[in-house]
Amino acid sequence: MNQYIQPSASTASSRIYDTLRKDLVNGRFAAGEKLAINALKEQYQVGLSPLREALNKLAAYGLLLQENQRGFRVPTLSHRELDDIAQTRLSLESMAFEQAIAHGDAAWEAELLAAEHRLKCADMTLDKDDEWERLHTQFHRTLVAPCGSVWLLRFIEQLHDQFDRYRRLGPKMPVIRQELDQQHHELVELALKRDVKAARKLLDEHIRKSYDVALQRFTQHGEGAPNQC
Amino acid sequence: MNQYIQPSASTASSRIYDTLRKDLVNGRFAAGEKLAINALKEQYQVGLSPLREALNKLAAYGLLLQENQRGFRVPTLSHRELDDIAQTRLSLESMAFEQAIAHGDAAWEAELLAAEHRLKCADMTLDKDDEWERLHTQFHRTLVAPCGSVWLLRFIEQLHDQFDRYRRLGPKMPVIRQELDQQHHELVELALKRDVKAARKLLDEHIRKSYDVALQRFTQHGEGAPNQC
DNA sequence: GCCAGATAAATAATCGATTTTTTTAATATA
DNA sequence: TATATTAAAAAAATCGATTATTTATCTGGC
Repeated sequence: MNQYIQPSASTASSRIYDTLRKDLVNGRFAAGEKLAINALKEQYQVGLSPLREALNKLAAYGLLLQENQRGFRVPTLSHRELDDIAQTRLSLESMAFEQAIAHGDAAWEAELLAAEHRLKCADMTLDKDDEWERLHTQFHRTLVAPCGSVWLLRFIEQLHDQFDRYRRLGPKMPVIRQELDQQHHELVELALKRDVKAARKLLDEHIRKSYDVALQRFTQHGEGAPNQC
Repeated sequence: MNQYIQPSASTASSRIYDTLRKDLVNGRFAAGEKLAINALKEQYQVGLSPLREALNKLAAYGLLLQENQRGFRVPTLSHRELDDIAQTRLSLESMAFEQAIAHGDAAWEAELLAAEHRLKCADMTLDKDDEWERLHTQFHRTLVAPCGSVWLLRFIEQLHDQFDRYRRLGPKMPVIRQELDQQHHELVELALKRDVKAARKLLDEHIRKSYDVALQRFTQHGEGAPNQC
């Protein structure tokens, strides 16, 4: 009777996967930390089997490291890896954006404007940070969505998660957020104008600026608390 | 006492993962096929828990599709997806090769020559196809190894597996293999000469030629048997 | 004959307990 | 004191059985 088809009726395994993925990206666990499976079982109130299945998936996805017979640990953070992630993200996202501008139709243009607007609105209400992050991710996803390559999109999503492990380390900075928001707006404008060259250049700048923020947070992070655990 | 440290002492889960990954890439299962977990359990003589953990990892890796409450299935093959895989592979591998040529040292040069030689030798002994495939993968891995990006390497490996699902569909063709082998040799030469532009161009051609082979096999595949199962 | 709903069989997901391996602690030895 | 050996504890991996969900089959009403 329900006219809405559930895309994939959730299971305990898929739920804990989603939760852990979010928590890992948000730095809920300390970098390098060994995960105590029994503790997780208690904390998240979930059985061992679905938990282990989720951990296995997260390891394959790159948000955990798995070592046979000695469980799972959170990957460490490093300047070098941040550079790698940012550089690779730059290459792939820039490539995808170019294709998206070439292929995106009117529906895409509408989606872009909507995504940008939603993000801007969320920015005003400062209290809902989670929501802003969600919309921010969604905005960047929309930018490259019609690039035509399922695999490119998949990799970009993965890199975003990795990047955000660094970017979300510190406290929120409204000033920088405003600058980035301005760029979001300009990115949409250039995309609508189909100005590939300028759009790529701006996306490049945008990612570099985000990189600066992420690097700063990572650098300061070591001196402060080990993690917000 | 043992002077060789085991990199990660195998578990039932990791073993069945490796086996299934290989079998999936080799087309042991029909595209689109629904996996009967109980049957797999018997076939591979493995428990349910390690099996499910492996399937979860393979789904996260992209060699299986997971739908909640209805298990796992082998992704279908399509012309469109092959195009995507080949194109993305071209972009990423070309990028990585350029970086590898820029950063690769003398040890890399030696490894390249060794990998090429091993592959050529395996080519003579026609019976050991598995071994050739292993060395071929290894050769391409070596080509891009010193590119400096862990993530790029990871994605390239993933794309290779996806590409090989198509390339390994049909019977082996010694004639084309010889052509590709010739290109392997030239790729090494150009890499040693640090001729970035020519090297990229040749890698481009190489992947395109492989793509032609893969496409041909995919096209013929539908008309023949459903799969070598 | 064909469809809706109920029932049965098959399959997926999960639980609880057991086995195996690693890590920690304790003890003995040089 | 440092190192090696053994024993105990903890943790990871796996098993066997149970529960929940889907898929296939059957039945009666139209």
